[in-house]
Parts: sequence; structure tokens; C-alpha cells
Amino acid sequence: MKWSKALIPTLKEVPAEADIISHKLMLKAGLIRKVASGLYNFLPLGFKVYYKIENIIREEMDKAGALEILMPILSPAELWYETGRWGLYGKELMRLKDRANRDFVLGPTHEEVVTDLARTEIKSYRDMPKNFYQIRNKFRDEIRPRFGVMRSREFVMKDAYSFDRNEFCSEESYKNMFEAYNKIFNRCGLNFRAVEADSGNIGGSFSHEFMVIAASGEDTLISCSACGYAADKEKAESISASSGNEKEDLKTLEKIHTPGQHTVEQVVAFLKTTPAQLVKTLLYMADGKPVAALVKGDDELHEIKLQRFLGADELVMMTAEQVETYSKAPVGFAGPLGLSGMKIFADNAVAKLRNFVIGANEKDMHYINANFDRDFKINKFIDLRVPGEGDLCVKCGAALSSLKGIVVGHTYKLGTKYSKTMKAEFLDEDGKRKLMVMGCYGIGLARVIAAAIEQGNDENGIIWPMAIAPYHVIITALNYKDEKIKALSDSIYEELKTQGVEVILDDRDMSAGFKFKDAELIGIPVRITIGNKAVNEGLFEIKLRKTGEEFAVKREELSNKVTEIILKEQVK
RNA sequence: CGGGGCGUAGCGCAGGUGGUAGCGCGUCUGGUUCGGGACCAGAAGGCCCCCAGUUCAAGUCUGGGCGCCCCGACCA
Repeated sequence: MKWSKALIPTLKEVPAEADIISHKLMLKAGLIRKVASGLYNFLPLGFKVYYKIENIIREEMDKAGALEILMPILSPAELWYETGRWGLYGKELMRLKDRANRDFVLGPTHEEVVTDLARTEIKSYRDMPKNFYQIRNKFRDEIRPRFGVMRSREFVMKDAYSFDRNEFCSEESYKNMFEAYNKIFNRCGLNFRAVEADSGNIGGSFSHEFMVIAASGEDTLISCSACGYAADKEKAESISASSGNEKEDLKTLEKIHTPGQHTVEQVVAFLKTTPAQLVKTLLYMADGKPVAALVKGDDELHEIKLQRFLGADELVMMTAEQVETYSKAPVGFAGPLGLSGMKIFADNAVAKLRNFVIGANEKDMHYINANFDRDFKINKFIDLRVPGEGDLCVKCGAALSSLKGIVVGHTYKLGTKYSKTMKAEFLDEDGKRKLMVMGCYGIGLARVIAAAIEQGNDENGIIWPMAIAPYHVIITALNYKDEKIKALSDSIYEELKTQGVEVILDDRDMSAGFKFKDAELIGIPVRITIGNKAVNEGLFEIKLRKTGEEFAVKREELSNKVTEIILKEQVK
């Protein structure tokens, strides 16, 4: 490609809408342009990167034995009634009607459609395992689209669905995909971790997220450098490093007047103690029923853990009115002693405490020196806290660290969640009808691009991994109007092209500095500079974007050197 | 959905107390330059988000709406 024939509208100033580095650089380098909130055009350069990632995914999926298909974006509401997700998915599900007033859905994911396909086409255990995948647009009417293509309303996803005759085989299919995902993200040149994750509203028994490590990531992962345990913060288990004071003798319970002190900070300051010596009582409504959760004053309650433990569809914090009704005190004075009409659960870390502070379920009153069993009973100690840096690993006891990441892929073991509701059955070897066991596996293509940029950039712009760079090589022809430079540039351009090198020739009538800046901004891994040095001395300068390393080679060595660099950088 | 901010040239922005709309970058024309975002001269480009209202007069004041961004709640 000659730059003058391409459309690469680089910007000097970034539109004010961009906030994170990948979004800024994608706009600045002319990869994308916004159409509306959460909707983007991919311009030629951005689409090239997209296309490369798509091909890597396709190659690895095919290698793993998955079958590529194409499902419609629009799907009938009937399928969504069957699984109940018409009601459960909420406002995020894009719904529309056709001219006959029939309800349709713009698919946010395709379990319904693919399960419908599987139940009609797969009849025997002999037909399995099968894994169908597609690479297509998805729609989610996000509450708040943000960070450019990172969280958009329409996006391209590779989604795959496995169908197996039993759990064991399904496990094999899952492992197979897990490996394929590792290969895909490795080939894309990303620094990533596969972590245990929550399965959200896709459902299923367990799942992994593939997180690209990046400071700007929306998700937090907790990992153990000692044993390799890694999990999404939403899911992670950990042991509080705090040892508590369980050796202390029990002191006498006392009710203390704490006028107007209702936050943890206020109460501990007033009572001259520490947050670690206070137990928070958090009141929730779980599917309409009240429940209390106790965590240490310096810990945070992990709502998802509580919700999962309770098996509740909906878990919301009580409103101020509800708190008054159930605790008979204003917000800020709830406590487990004397709290009736609901189950009480406490975080494991709380079990190690003695003589702690709790609310007294009475305005402006707290108890000090409260203790379990002696003063009140709870239903169960469970893991309820948000894990954090410094916590201890549940597997090996080493200290955990916390990292930010971008979720680029998610694998789920679905079990029979969808096959049951949609009656996706087959005839097994023993002549009995059985439910298919499913798995589903997604990759957000645009997120891979954004994540790669979050990981590869400097003050001058993007630094692409070779495998997904829009071009391998940029020939920066200084003063292309000069006959000699033009002739040299053109001949090298043609030669590299015939060798299969993806090359862009900057033939624009621009000053040298301008072209260098642009080349760096769009992040092409290898730059060949052709100027007077090439004309006069026969030396061609090669500069590597990633390291800044520069060296000059002779004309006849040029293309070999270039292909050598490309091969070395390309992860196979 | 709650809180905050912003809508003026393609992009970034400025336009106290109302009085015919400006700057930088980019674009176009001509010329000079040509190894790190060149220079000179000239030019084009505006429903000032929309709709009402106040006023002799609204980018500016008032009301309503729409769009966009950020934080939160929520969540692929």
C-alpha cells in the first residue's frame, strides 16, 4: 500500500471524548471513528489489525476442531422465552419488532440459536462432540458504553459452543478450548493470564477469564506467584492476613452511647479503637427476604459471594426505610445482637475476633466487647470479603497480589443449563435420551486490539506486536519527489511485496519529521528510511519500533534482513 | 437510573456585564524547503446542538428537549 492512496487520518490533537490510552491512540492513529456512543467505524488501518486477529482466531479454532458457522444476528423472541432470558436479561438486551409486530432480539450472545440448531441436527451420541463457532457482531445495550471499543454496544465476538454426550467429554472440550485460547493470545503477542471467574448471567458451573494485564483494565485479578492460583476478584477466595485477637480473654459486654456516630470511621474514632475491631452489619434483601452479613470494619463485603451463597436471583442493599423496619434503628446502628427475623452470616475473618464493636439496633447506641456465642449466634461463617493485596492464598498460604486486567476472552462450562430448558437431547449408546452437555467460549475482537495497545505504547504512539500489526514494514521515503529516492523506494517496496512482506510506502509530500512521527504513531514494527544516505552511501536504515534499535544494511541484504526480523518477532 | 461536566469551522479551544463570531492545528492554491510534526503569500470553511421565550437586538439571558463525556450504581 502506498500511504497516499490509503486513508490513514492521523490526528495531532485527540478528540476530547477519549480517556484511556488505547482509545486515544486508536483515534489519533486513524484506526477508528465514532458513529454514536458505543458504535464505531473501523477505518482501513484498524480493520487490518482486526482482520489479523480474526485470522489467528480462525486458524486456532479450526486447528482445535471447531466448526465455523454463521448465525443470524436477529433471533426470534420465542427462543428467548424458552430459556427465560427474555425476562432475565434486562434492558441490556436489544429488542425490536418486525412489521407484523413480532418480537425479535439483536443477539448479545447466541446460546439460544445454537442450541436450537444442535437439538435439531444432533440426534445421536455418534454426532458428538461438536463445537460450532462464528465471528460476528453482537449487541448489548450497555448501561454505559465507555473506553472506546473496549465496551461498546455493537461489537464483534468470536463465540463458540461445544456439545458433548456427558460431563467427562464436556470437560475435554473445555480443556481443548482452554488450550486454543492460550495459543491465540500467545500468537497475538499479549501478556495475559487465565483466571478463575464468575459466570455472570451466561450461567454454568465454572469459567475462566483470559485477562490481558494492563493498568487501565476494568477488572481486577488476584494471583499467587507461589502456586499459580489466579482468579477474578469477583470470584477469588483468600484468607485475610489479619490474625485477629482470638487469644484475648472475654470482656464484659457494654452498651455505649455513640451520638451521631454511624460510619465505621466515626464510631472507631469515637470509641478510640480500630476498624479491625469493629464488625459491620450489612442488611440486604435477597429475593425479597431480609438477610444480614457481617464483615470486619476494615473489609469490604463481596456482594456476589453473598448472592452466590444464598442462591438468590436478586440481592439489593436495604433502603433506609427497610433498615429502620428490620433493625428498629436508623442506618448505621444495626448489629447482630437482638436482630430478628432474618438469617445472619459472617465472614470467616470475623470468626477470629473477640471483644469487638457492633451496632445495638438502637439509635446512637453501640455495644463494645461483643462476642460470638456468648452474646449472639449466627447462622454460618462463610467467605464474604473482597480479597485484596496482601491476603493469603487459599491453596498454598503465600501472599496474594492484585493486578488490573482487560478481559479479552471468557470460557464457560455451561453444563445442561440450556439443553435442559430447550430440550436439546440425543440418543446415547444405551438407547436412552440424554441432555447434551454444553460449553461456551467467547473472545472480544476489538478488545484484543485495545488491550494490545494498552500493553504496547509509548509517548510516540502504538507499538504493535508483529503478528497483529497492520503492516510489518513501513518505508519512509524522505522527499519522494526526488527521482533517485523514488526509484529506490519503489524497487524495495516491490521486492518486499513479492516476498510476502506486508509493507506500506510513505510516498506523501511531507517533511521528514512529520513522516517519522506518523510512522511511530501508527506503530509499524519495522521502519526502513530512504533518504540521502541511501542514495549517496547505499546504506538503508532499519529502525525497530519496539526497541528503538537502529542499524544500516546494504541494498542486497535488505530484504533478507527484514524477513528475518519479521519471522523472529512472529510467535507461531 | 443518581451525581458532575460539556455541546461554537474537520480537530483542540477562546468568546466579563446581550450589539453582525475568533485563535491554533488541519484543508485548498502558488512558491521556497526536504533526516524528527518546515516557511512565505493568499483562500475556502459556521442553522454558535435543537425548539420555544425575554429583548430593538441572543453564541451570550430563561424554560424545555436532544446528544456526548466522566463518576457511581450495574455489568460483559
